Amino acid sequence: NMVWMDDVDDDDEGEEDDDQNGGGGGGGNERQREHPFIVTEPGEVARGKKNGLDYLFYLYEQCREFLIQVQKIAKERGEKCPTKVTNQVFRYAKAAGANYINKPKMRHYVHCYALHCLDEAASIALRRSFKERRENVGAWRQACYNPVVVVAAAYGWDIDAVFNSHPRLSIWYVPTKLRQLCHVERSNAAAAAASSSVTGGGPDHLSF
Amino acid sequence: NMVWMDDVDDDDEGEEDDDQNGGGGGGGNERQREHPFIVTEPGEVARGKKNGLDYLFYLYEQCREFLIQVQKIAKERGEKCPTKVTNQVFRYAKAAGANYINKPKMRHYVHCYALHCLDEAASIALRRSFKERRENVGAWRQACYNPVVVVAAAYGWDIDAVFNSHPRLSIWYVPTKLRQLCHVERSNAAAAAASSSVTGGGPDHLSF
DNA sequence: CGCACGGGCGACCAGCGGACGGTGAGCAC
DNA sequence: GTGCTCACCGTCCGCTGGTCGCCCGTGCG
Repeated sequence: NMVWMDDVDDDDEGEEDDDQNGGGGGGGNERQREHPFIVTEPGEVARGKKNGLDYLFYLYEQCREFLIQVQKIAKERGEKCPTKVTNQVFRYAKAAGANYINKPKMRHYVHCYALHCLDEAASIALRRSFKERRENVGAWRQACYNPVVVVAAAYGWDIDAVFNSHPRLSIWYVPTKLRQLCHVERSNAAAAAASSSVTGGGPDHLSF
Repeated sequence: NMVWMDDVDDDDEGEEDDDQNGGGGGGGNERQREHPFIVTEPGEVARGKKNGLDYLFYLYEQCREFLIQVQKIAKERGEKCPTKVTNQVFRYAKAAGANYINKPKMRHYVHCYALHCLDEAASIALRRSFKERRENVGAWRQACYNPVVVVAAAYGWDIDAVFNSHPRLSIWYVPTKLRQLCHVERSNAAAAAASSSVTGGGPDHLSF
């Protein structure tokens, strides 16, 4: 389970040393950008200079552990105790050496992690499907929105309640786009219910 | 119960019209600063150009109602729903005509309101005592800290838990000074417990 | 009336949550 | 080697929560 950690640290180095970083002191000893993600099935090791989705989700677990550390320190000091992954937590992660964790990345994929938490079977099916079709990560990421909205429907489209219902998810801010999608879907459902009730509430035939 | 509202609106006016506001358009038709608070007992009407503490606490109830309005609107629109009295709520209150509500004032007296919520008997006793001694509002306000810390002791000095335990109090941010006082008191209690356990844990005699 | 007191609240600040798109890594050919 | 695709994350922005102290309302002598 810790294999991804190794993948992060013990990678190759020094491919292009002759073209960049002219002048000044030493540097370029750390990887400057993480390998891009590719769509992988659970347990699958990413081929080439890529990272798999297991590694992506593992990053969310690491952030949770950093949050727990920050909370412990805050309580000891009698300071405000964060309940969510805040800037402070990202700063702490960086200071702890996890410089491969950053806010824009983690926020970008929150709804994908949400699906992973809320409906693992659906998450796995989606990963397999998009891997087979050789879709890129951006397409998979987009496709993660709707299954989460479907889960939210069972909570009256209250996406905050959905996030709060799951202990590993509740520490993440609800992404704006996901919130908006739930709102639109709730409005659509309300409109459909209203138009069907006008016709008497029976089986929904077309009515204008 | 709504008498204080009247007191806010139908007050006198135009005492000093000749000295200020030279030049420019009309104005000076609203009271520009609220009358200062004085220490009063429950039910007591403040004499002179002063406001009593019942009115202060009523302001906290009004803020709660404004928060509930803001929450309702946010849920209808599918936007983030605040759980605390935020800048947005103060803005809403001002737009709704309650221009006598402002953030610095409400934050200033939160711990006084906390005592009023958590231990009404102690709050009343303190008001009576400070009124008799003709103490000013600043002195009464300072004196409100310790009784709240005493309440917090029963929660292991977890002041956030104290605030969250009370529905009308939980919508207010814990003031920094109150949090610090609870932290100091917890440290003192822990130190006292440690030094007494060194001597065997019996009745606490002086030990150096 | 004029002065001294004291507190109301305008206005400021560091840092927040949130967003975007330019580099530049990466792979296919 | 070459080109071109695409996503990582540096960096920005409107505000937030939190605070301070100036200004002036107020009561007293």
